[in-house]
Amino acid sequence: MANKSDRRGRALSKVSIVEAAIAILDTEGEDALTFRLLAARLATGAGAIYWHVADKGDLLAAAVDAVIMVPASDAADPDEAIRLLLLGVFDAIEAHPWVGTQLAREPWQPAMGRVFEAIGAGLGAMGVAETRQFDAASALLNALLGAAAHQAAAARSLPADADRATVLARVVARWSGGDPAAYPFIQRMAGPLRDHDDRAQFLAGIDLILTGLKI
Amino acid sequence: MANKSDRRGRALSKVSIVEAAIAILDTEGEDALTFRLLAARLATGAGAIYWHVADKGDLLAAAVDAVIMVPASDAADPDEAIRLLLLGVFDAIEAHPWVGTQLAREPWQPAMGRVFEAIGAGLGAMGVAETRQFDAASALLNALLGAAAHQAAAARSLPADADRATVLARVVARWSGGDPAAYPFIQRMAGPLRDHDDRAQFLAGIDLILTGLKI
DNA sequence: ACCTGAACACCGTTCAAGT
DNA sequence: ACCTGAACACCGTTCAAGT
Repeated sequence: MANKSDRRGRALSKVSIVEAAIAILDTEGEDALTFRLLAARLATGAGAIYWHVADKGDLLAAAVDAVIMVPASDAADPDEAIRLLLLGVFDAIEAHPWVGTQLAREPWQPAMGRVFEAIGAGLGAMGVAETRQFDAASALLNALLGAAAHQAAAARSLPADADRATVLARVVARWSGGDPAAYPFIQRMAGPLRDHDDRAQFLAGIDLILTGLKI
Repeated sequence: MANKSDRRGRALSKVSIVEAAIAILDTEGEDALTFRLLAARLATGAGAIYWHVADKGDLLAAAVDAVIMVPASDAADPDEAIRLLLLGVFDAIEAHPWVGTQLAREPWQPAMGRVFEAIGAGLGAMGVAETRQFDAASALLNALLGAAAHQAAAARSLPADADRATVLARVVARWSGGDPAAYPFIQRMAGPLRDHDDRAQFLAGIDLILTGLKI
């Protein structure tokens, strides 16, 4: 049953394995990715995958690397270049929430190196002083990492009951820990929390940092 | 062998279970925490733990909650109150790196609610406009989440070879992905990366946001 | 009410054996 | 060189049986 013709001539390779893994991650979720299911989808044995991939960490890193790309920016405004760069990664995470989990777990992935490098180029173009560039770049990276973790967590808790409003209501409830009166700020923010746009909010955070850099 | 006297009269309770879990997490690391080891340490059966704790997620959440505390601030300067608050959490994560992993994975923990509330109070005291408070609070929370993920990852990759310098050299190598010439910014930052203080850098990131808020 | 510990249903990973 | 699939060494969780 599991022979090469089932694979329709596509030879097993790291690329094809990573493609299949991404398909599972996107459609079935993070927990669904097992070597057994992956092997079944590829019509091969579980052990065969280990010929092309070192272990699950390697597989996940390759999947992230395939999904995060950092296009060369042609924005005239260097601020805008950084914004576009970070929004691009943000959008990739929105499309593939499991990337957020992975980046938060393993920030030293090659993909993050590309982002860090591009941020650095943008900061140079902005004219940020050399001595501040490292702090600035890591502040921007932290903002991205935080948003990534946030998005991945949201995606994990959404499938349970698809309704966004009730999920957010539960966030307020969990955060308030059964004593709403003790959390006036959170109560006050329940409205904005319900209505806000994650992407716009992420951008607002980036803008705060970019503004701070101008002082 | 596993009877109550081995437990020295300490009745099994959620508190004692969480204490034992924290001890394991702190000394043996995140991967070492299993229900089997925990049961052995508590001189009981694995199943007994489930009488007091819903599942592993519940256990981890309780452990985080026990370790993250948000003291009421008495700083005169509201900026300073926010700084101290965030640094307090940062220090807790430094002392217990597994908290970073957990917060990044589950940002809707009660502990994060307390942090968010305290940030909100500080922003109010700073006189930040109502309409910006939500964006500002989540930017600060993202910065904390990003630093938490960063620290947890650092702690995970350090034990392998205790030397900090070689670990950081490897970060530069991994980020540069075998082609240093393509990553001039990262090469230029190799020095600062080696010499930097995580805590100071985190604070610099927070200050960028706080500065941005004043414009 | 609380505890015991074997059993269940999984994992990632390895490895002798095949082609 | 590459693949197969059973086997190994684990997990979290459940549950009949005890006290």
